[in-house]
Amino acid sequence: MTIKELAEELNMSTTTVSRVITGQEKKYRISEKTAKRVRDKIESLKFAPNQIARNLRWKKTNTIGLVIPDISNPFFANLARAIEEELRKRDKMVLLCDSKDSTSLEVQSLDLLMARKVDGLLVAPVGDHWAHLSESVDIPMVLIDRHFEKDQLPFVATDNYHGAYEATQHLIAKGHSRIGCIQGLIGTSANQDRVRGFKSALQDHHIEIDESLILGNDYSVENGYLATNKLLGSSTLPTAIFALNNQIAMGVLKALHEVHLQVPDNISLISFDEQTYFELLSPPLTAVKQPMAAIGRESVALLFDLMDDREVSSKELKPELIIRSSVKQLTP
Amino acid sequence: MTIKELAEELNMSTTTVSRVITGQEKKYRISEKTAKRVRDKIESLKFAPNQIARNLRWKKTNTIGLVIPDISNPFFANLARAIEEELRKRDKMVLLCDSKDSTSLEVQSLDLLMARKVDGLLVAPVGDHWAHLSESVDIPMVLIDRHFEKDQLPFVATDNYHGAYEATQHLIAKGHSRIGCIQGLIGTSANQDRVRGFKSALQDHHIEIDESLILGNDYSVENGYLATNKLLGSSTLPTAIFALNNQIAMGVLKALHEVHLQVPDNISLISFDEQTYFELLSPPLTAVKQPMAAIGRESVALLFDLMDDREVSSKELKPELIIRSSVKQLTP
DNA sequence: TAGAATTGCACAATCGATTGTGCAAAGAAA
DNA sequence: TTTCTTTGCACAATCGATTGTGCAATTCTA
Repeated sequence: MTIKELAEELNMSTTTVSRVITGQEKKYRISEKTAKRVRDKIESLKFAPNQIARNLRWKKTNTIGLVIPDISNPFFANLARAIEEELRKRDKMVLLCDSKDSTSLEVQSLDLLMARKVDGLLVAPVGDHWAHLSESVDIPMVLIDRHFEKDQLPFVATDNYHGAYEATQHLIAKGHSRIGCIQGLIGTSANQDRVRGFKSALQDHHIEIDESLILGNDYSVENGYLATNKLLGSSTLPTAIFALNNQIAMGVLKALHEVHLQVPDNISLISFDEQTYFELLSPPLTAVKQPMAAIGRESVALLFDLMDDREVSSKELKPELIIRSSVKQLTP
Repeated sequence: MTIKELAEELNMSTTTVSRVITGQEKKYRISEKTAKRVRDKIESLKFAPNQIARNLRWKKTNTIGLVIPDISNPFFANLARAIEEELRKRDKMVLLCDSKDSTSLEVQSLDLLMARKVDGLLVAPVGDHWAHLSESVDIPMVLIDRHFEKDQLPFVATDNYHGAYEATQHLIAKGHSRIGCIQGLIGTSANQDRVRGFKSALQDHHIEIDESLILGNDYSVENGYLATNKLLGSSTLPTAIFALNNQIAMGVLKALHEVHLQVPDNISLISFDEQTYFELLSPPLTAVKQPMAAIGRESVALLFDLMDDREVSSKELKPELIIRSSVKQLTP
């Protein structure tokens, strides 16, 4: 069913029908009688105008491209949910691309989305490469979770520095000073900021930084597992481990289980990223909770500012430390 | 940049340019020299044809609508990942809608997707209502996870009956006969089949079915929590609980933790749905693992059969019982 | 009642591609 | 040289909407 067929059935021009559909009947002096006839017909035939044709005519698709490194990672799944919800409120739909942690897939995704004329892009970049982001993207884009100092690309992220700082401070307050830090992808802003927060907290409490306790190179279970094993093999065991994301925390737990080390009795653990199941673990895990809903809301808001040519400034949102019982109070 | 501008720069017609782009140069006898000039120009200008215009002309968008009840549920997140991967292989993109477990949002999503002329739909229906699915959807659609007997809508799902049967059999083999079963949304095929599998296993082993042990009404953490409390309040405690999905299992664990009941010493637990973190729990949880990748692959394959007017038949895929240590061997 | 103003709607161009068809120019055959 | 093929490309319609403009018919003004 097209607007043309509809117009034929009603014995009027497509122009008139279109103007009623777009609510311009007054502007173009369509009589109320005619307008009602059109509306009734639309109702009874359940007619909906072809969006493709509108998109072409309006040069606007009401579609936003969302590029994410791994939708099966609960962190990104929650993010996607928050974003989808926020966009739907504003009558936009989401074209989803999973870049599978591959820069080439990310590049490809961006090209595909731009060819489809999405109105804007929300991208959680894969890695520490960003040339393609600033060079080939010529539509409004907001980065999520990660950003790049050298560029002026607008972003929304958790305040990773303070999140890590607080978590570390919590460990220190509980008497820990020999803390293993298992990091994610080196070179990404999120990771760098977390490591910086970790180090700053130590320094501010006059604890010497032992670089050999900072290891890992990837936001994966595997990395958490391997790095933990390395830590466990070192001469002086750390009394606590700070896992820089949820997947790493998983790997840590796996490694600890294998050698029957108990949290927190034998070693304390704290994780960046909160997951629902953390409270079901034995013991429930203390974690830095990222404000997912706020990230979704703010990134969409920023994108709209960009699309409407308003001033924008990147945002860092405060995380929250969820204290449970995976950190032991050490007696001096 | 449009094809028209490109043609002007090259001093030829848009027709010629278009035919080179679509690879029809031989069919329409474009000389190799001309074709090369076009290709070089496209290369140097990084030109990509406007997909919206193509979609309109071709009446085909190479886009599939994916409607899911909750993308933040790891089950659906994994499903989405598998589907996205499979569709990308076939040069299709995904328009994602989260129906937030609401039938009205599901209906709205379907309408929006159809107005956008997606080539097909992949839907994990919200509830036990399906009239809108068969009535208002007039494009190829495959149901995932749930289906409706009365309709002939093609679907791909786990063989829930056998999954539940095996899980129950496992419990029985371990000496359990008083088993609590906490179900999800009553009236949905997945739930019905799981309950049927549960009951059949009991019957086949000559264990009387106690309907008071089958409770719950929702695939939520909350439901698992409340139902467990109800079970714990009953006169004769069950020796095991079968949670009919991962969220329910979470609720069960939460409730058990609260009253300091240990799994499996005080009570055994088995869950439908496998989650990565299950192996990190104490004890690691025995679970029925749904073949996510296969579901993604098969549902996409089915959808393509449908789109290409081939014969289709719904599929039920075998799940796998992952035996860990949340089920205690009872001594008679 | 003639002229002006208003009302009500349709014509045709446009968005950016694709494609059936037609028509010169070049080459081959006679 | 003339006629017939073949080669190489462009014209114009089309997909399904939206929209600037124009033009009757009606109503109002004087």
